[in-house]
Amino acid sequence: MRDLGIETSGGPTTRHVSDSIALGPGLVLQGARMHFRRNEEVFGEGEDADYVYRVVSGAVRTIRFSSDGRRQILNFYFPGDIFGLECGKAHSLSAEAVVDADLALVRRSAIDTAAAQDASAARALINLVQRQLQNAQEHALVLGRKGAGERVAAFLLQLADRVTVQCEIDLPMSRADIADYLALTIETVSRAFTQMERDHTIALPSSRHVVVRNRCALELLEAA
Amino acid sequence: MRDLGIETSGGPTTRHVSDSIALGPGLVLQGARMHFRRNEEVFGEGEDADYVYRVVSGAVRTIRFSSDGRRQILNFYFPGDIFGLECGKAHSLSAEAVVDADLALVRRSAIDTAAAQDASAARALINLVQRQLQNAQEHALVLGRKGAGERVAAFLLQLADRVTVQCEIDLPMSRADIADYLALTIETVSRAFTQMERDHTIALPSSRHVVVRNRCALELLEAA
DNA sequence: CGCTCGATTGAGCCGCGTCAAAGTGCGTGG
DNA sequence: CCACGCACTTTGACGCGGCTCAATCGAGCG
Repeated sequence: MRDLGIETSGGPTTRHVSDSIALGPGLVLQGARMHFRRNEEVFGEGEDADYVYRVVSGAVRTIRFSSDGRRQILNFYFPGDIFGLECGKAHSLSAEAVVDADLALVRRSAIDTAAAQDASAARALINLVQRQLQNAQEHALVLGRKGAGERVAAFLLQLADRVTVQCEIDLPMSRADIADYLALTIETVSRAFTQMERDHTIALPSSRHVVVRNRCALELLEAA
Repeated sequence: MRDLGIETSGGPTTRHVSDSIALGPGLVLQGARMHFRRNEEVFGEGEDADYVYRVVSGAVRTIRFSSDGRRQILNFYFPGDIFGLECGKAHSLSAEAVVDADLALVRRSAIDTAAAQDASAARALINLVQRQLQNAQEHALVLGRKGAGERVAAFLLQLADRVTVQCEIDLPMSRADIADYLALTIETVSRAFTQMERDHTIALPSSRHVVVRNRCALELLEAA
């Protein structure tokens, strides 16, 4: 990751605006804010996990690479989401900005001391990690037990619940990102979208803009 | 789950031997010990998550069912492992004994108060959940990015590191369990074993007993 | 206008699932 | 002690879903 204490001479992407991360009700930590460009790395696998991040705007993906070099996207993070909490000293995965993104960040040491002093902070931290765990398990279920169409349907429903007004979804990520998240190929993802459009389940005004026409059909498709 | 305060008239499987769970260095909580028979349910999805468990002997699997009814095994737990920590009030998955198993258990409320009073306990709890998270992410990577042979190889290596003397593995679980863990079918798992035997990578004195003949070949196979 | 990158579409192939049939080990009861 | 039955495993034949390879399309941009 880029040094935090040093203003990079290359550009105005780094700003040291004071910002905060809410760990739980009543617990807010001070931190800095930084801007990342599309596809810029936030931190890399193996680097020291010195910071925890909250998405202010934009979107972030976390990645791990398989031993044969293929990448698996583990999760997408949207405004309000927190990521970067890890158990070891080093990150076990890397994170990149999907699109231009503003992130608020606080030192991990600050979080640790807060958790040590305030029981409710510790509680909030545990809940945070536990929710991520549940998330990862749900994802494993999808990867293990669902076909291509069902995976894409599940993905769209997940986004519809998190990002938008239930009906119009602006995809910040490319087909390649979706494919690497769902463990499919871009071609298969594309075909799934086309098929849903044919069935009038969704509309695709543009490739990054999805309109959910028939949510029930999507939910039916997800169950499959 | 069976009531803890009531001796089931059916059999001698429940014993209220006092036992303990070590959450971290220097923090040990008192609890009871219980015995579960092969395939017996420890707790079910949706039930109240009132206890946390540590495997004393035997093995446990955690399960989730896909909407179409197919099961996905999320993890296996062996002696020393802790499971049952969840974020909500209710369990989001179920747990069953793979073989006859002794479990130590403590009330969740006891853990919560311990974490609230002792910072190092809270720290240990967070680490525990974070390790599980890393585990689940690794599993997602395997399900998403590896073929049948690679999955089985990864599974065997994982067991070799955890359960045995690096060379002889006693499988407590059936082919069906392995298949549901790796998101394959029993036939495919069986074929993978047979293939490894043909390649002299492993030996199979019996279907539940694996001898690793060539660990390097296994590691090579895992990477694929 | 043409270049480039991402998305779509099509044809063919391959790995794994499905279905079916033996084969094996173990406990139970005669 | 042997015979039987049952649950689990192995093996084979076949089909299908998703991957591969390749061509085309479309949008943003210089």
